[in-house]
Amino acid sequence: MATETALDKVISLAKRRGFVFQSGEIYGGSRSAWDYGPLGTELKENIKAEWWQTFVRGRGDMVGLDSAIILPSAVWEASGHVATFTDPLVECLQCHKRHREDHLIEAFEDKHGRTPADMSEVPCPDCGTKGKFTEPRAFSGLVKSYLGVLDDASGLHYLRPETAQGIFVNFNNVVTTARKKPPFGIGQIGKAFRNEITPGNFIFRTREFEQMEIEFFTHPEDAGQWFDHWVEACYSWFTDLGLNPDNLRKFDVPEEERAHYSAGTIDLEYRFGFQGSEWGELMGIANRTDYDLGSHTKASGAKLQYFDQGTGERYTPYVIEPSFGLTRSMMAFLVDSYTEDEAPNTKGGVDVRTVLKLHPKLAPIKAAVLPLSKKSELAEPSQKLAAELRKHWNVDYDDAGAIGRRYRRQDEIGTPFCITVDFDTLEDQAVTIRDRDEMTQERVSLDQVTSYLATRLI
RNA sequence: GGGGGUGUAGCUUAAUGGUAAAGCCCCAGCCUUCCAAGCUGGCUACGCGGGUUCGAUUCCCGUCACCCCCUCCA
Repeated sequence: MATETALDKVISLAKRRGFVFQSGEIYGGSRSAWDYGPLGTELKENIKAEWWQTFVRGRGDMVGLDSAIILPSAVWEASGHVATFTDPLVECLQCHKRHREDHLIEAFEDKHGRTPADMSEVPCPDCGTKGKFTEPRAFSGLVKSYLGVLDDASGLHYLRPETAQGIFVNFNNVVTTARKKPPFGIGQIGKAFRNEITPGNFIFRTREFEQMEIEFFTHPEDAGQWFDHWVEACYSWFTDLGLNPDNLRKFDVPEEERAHYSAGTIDLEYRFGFQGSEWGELMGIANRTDYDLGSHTKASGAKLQYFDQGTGERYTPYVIEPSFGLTRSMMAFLVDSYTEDEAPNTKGGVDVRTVLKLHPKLAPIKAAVLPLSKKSELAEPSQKLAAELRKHWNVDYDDAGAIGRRYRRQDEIGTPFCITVDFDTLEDQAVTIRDRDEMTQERVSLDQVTSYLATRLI
């Protein structure tokens, strides 16, 4: 229950302070997507930058890619998405529950050992009523668009439901131009689109979302060890950025629940505290085998294979795919860092203090410059300091209201350091730097502020 | 798409068949030498469209949005 309340508070804070806005709010809003406000944009960009550094630039066996959202329809036919993302659904006229028609038929076959003559024989699994179903309707998970000026089927295209396929179809291009040989991987960050039947849970499930994906190509014999490597690397990425391991777990996805391409999947789940199921999927690491390169090779005729000069072996690499939900990760970092503690007030008591204990690398604002008074003799050195710090970081400047209130405002959005310029500054050329988590203060010479922050914002 | 619920300011609430109040937040000014202080002032709302009515935020109908459940998934 406590985490559930925390989730509500985080959502409220995110809207109130400009992390996330409802998309199209002035027209009533849409839950298909969300807009990211000034602080949310910074946080999201920081997460992307950390990911890119850790998994792409920071590794010799990885390169980056930015492929198109709109690809030829043939890509999605070859990948299996057109077939498997389209499910015929029927609705029971009695209890109005919806079911996949093929699942109902399979269940009937399992029970009776024969195929039903027609749907009139098939009972509803919920209410038991036989044969009272609507006509099957196709529910496609793919978002469609029509390209070209003729608004007809000849222009039908799909927005990508995952960034992965853009990587697979560029396999040969990257191998040749980046001169990479397995084991190596390609990373990509970008938007993807899926027609979720029911979007919801804030930014957790949306129709437009952002992924950070890696397709790691390896010799089939080494796929298992690379799979294990990536599970650990992904887990560590989250915990290194401060995510509480108690709220992060690995879930071995059973075969019947895996995606059509997967021979093995481990999901990393975070304890969001949703109603119903507490845990929500942050990302998945899947062994896609040679499914994708094989499918595209067959469909396109291009040989998406690797020829090993040393052994003389030609093979289709296996793919280990760590696929992160960027917006889900952002939500997890927000929920995980949300803290309430106590802070003294001027009346001699204590108040509840809201703090986002975000890792300094993720914090949207790294430091705030707070002149103790609005008087011009303090404003001038304060502005100068802020301008200097902005050469390196996103820095806020706030001279409105009592100093305690300004500290709270920064705590609430996770700013690691507040720098107070007071009247002594004019004499000793030093400022007070306050730590977000400990609320301790330290006097630091003006010419040392940049290096002070630099050693702590890592 | 079906079932259930909810719509008054950024948030939490109030009142009313005669166009709406308060607290918090926010903004401006005063004050203020380090943890949401005080004083003065200010911005901001009846989701939308019809109907009934002299008059609708209130009653009725429709619609839209959001929440929960069914389903899907990063």
